[in-house]
Amino acid sequence: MKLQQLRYIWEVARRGMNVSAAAQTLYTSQPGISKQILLLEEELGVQIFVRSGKHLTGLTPAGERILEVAGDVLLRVDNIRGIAEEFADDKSGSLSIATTHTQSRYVLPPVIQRFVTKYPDVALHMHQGTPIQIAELAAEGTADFAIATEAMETVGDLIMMPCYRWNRVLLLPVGHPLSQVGRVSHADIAGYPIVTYVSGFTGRAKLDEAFHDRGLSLRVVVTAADADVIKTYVRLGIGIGIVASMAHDPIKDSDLAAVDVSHLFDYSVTRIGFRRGAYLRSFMIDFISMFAPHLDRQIVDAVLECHSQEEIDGLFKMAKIPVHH
Amino acid sequence: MKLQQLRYIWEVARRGMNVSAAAQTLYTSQPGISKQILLLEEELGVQIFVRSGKHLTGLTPAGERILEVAGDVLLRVDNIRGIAEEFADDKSGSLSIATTHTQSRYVLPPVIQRFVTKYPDVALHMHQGTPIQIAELAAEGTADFAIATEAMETVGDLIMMPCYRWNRVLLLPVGHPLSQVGRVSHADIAGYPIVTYVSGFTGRAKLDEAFHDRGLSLRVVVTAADADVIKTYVRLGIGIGIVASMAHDPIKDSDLAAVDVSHLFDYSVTRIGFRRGAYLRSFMIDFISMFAPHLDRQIVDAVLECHSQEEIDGLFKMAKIPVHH
DNA sequence: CGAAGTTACGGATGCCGTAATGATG
DNA sequence: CATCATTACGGCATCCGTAACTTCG
Repeated sequence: MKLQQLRYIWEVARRGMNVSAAAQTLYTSQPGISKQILLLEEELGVQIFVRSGKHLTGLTPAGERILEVAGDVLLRVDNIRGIAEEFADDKSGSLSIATTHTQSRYVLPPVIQRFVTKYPDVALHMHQGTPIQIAELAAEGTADFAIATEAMETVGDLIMMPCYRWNRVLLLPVGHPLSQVGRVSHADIAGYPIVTYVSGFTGRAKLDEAFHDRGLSLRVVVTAADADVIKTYVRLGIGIGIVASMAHDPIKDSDLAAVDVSHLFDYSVTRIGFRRGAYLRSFMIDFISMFAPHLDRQIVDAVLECHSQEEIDGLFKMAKIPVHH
Repeated sequence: MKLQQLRYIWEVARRGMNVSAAAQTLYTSQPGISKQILLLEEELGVQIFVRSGKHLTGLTPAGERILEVAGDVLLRVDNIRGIAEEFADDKSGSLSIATTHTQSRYVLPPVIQRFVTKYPDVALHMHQGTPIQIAELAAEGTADFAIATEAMETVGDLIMMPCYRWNRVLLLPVGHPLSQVGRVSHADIAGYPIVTYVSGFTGRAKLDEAFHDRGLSLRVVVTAADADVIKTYVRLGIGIGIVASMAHDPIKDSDLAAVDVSHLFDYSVTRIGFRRGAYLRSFMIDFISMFAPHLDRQIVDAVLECHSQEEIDGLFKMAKIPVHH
C-alpha cells in the first residue's frame, strides 16, 4: 500500500468516480491511476470501486469504509508536513481563506493588513464563494479556513468557532420618509420595496424570519449576493436596502442615510471553521486571534481538545461573543 | 513522504533510537533505513532525530510531534488492511491475544475452544506475560487484545472493558484446621504462612490491602506468578494458598480443601483492552462476546463511539458485571 | 461514435542490499 | 576496538507516460 494509491482513490472518489478528471487535477496520466488502483485492490483483495464493464460507477461497501480511513491518513500526512514547516520556519508557509464577499470586502481588509505585515513570508490565498462552497473548500482541505455566517454546519467535520455578532442597518436614499421616523418598526419597513441579500447569504434567513413571525411579508424587489450591488440599487431609488452593519461605510456611503435596526432582528453570528483534525500552524492560530481577539491561543487550544461541536459550543456563551462595530 | 519512511522512524524511535535494531525487526538493511530517514528529514526540512556525531540520541521537538502523527497514520493504514480482510473474508484472518497465566490456563480454554470451532480459518496467537508486558503489547499493536486484571490503565491509549468480577478461595492441605472453621476471618488467615501471587499479578494488591486496612499483616512465605506453582507448594505443606477462584478446579484439585473467602476481599475486575483507534474485525468483536457475554456487539459498538475512558466506564455499572464461576 | 478505462511496453527513477568508510564511547 | 551510523555503488523492482485497444452510453 502506498500513499499515492490512497491519494488516487481519494481523488477519483471525490471526482465522482472519474479517473480521467482525477488524473488531471493530480497532474498525472489516466493509465497510471488506473493501474495503481488495480494494484491496490489486488493487494487488499477487495474491490474498492463498483465497475459496470470498464466504467467506475460507485463505491463498494468495503470501498466506502476504506475511503473514509484513507481520508484520515491523507489528512494526517498533510499535518506532518505542516508540523515540519512549522519547526523549519514558523513565519513562512501559506494560508488559504475561503469567505464571502461581505467578509472579504468589509471585515477582513484591516485584519489581512495586519497579518501580512506581521507575516510577510506567508503566502495568502483568498477564495470567494457562496457559504456552501466556502464550507466545502474548508472541509476538503483546499482552504485552511472558512469564514461565513451561514451554512457552516451543513458540511460534516468542520470545527467552528464564533467570531462576532452583528446586526443590520437600513440604507435609505437621502430624504426618504423613514429617515425621519424615530424608531423604525417592522411594519414601517414592510411598507416599502426592499433591496437585500439573496437567501443563503449574510443572514438573509433571520431577516425573513423576523417578518414572518409577525405576520408581515417583505416585498423584496431586488436581491444580490453583496452589499455593493444592493447599495447601487438603493441609489437608483428602486427600494430601501437592508444590509449587514459591517457593510455600511459612513464616509463612502455618505449619500445614503443609514438607520440602525438591530432592535428588529436577532443577532447573526459569523464563524470561522476549519477541518476537524487539521494541524493549525501557529500563524494560523494567530490569524484567528487577529480576526476575533476573544479567540486567543488558549481558547483555540481548548477547542482543539474537544471531540464534538456541542462541546465547543459549550465553551462559548452568546454573551461573550463581541458585537462587530 | 512514503509510508515506509514513517514505519522506519517509528520503529527506530520504538527501539530507543537504534537504527540497527530497527533494521533487524523490519527485516531490512541498516543503510537502507538510515538513508530513508535522511531523505525524509531532507524532504520535510527538519531534523527528526537528535544526533551526537553519528549516533541518534533522541527526538527533536519536531520529531516528537511528527512521530505522534506518524503513529496515527500507521495505525490507520493497518486498519485499512483489516477492513479489506474483513470484506474479503470475514471468517479468516488472525487474532492475537496477550494475557496472563491465570486467564490462559483457567479462563480462556473453553472460550478459545468455541472460537476456533466457529472460526477455523482465524490464526490464533497467544502471548503470555506480566500484566504490564501485556498492556504494552496491545498498546503497540503487536497484540489485538490484552486480557488482565491489573496494570491495564498504566499504558496510554488502551480502550478497556470490564469482563467479569472474581474473588478468591483459600486452598488448604486436607485436614488443615481452617477447613473446620465455619466462616473464616482475616485474623484466622493471618495466623498461617501464606502462598500466593507475586505483586502485580492477579489481584495481589487487593489482598494485601484487605489485611493492611485491618491492621493485620500477612506472613507470605512463597509467591508465584501462577496458581499451579502456588498449589504445588500448598501440597508440600509450606503454607495455605490464596488463589483466584477461577484457578480452583474441584476435580483436579480434589486433594486440596477449597474455602470461599469472597466475604474477605473486594472483588477484582478482569478487563479486556485494545488499542484506541484500532479497527476490530467482526470475529474480534465476536471473541469479546464469547469471553464476556454481556459485552454484545451493540455494547462494543457503543464503546467504539466513545472518546474517553471515563465515558466508557460510565457505560458499565459495577452491578452489571457478572461474577465468574 | 465519442468518452472513458484497461492493457502493453519502454524508459527512468528510486529503493534496497553489499561493501567500505567514518565516528563514538 | 567494538558498535553503530553514513557514504558509495550496482542491480532490480516499480512507477510513470505514450500508444494502442476495448467497452459503454
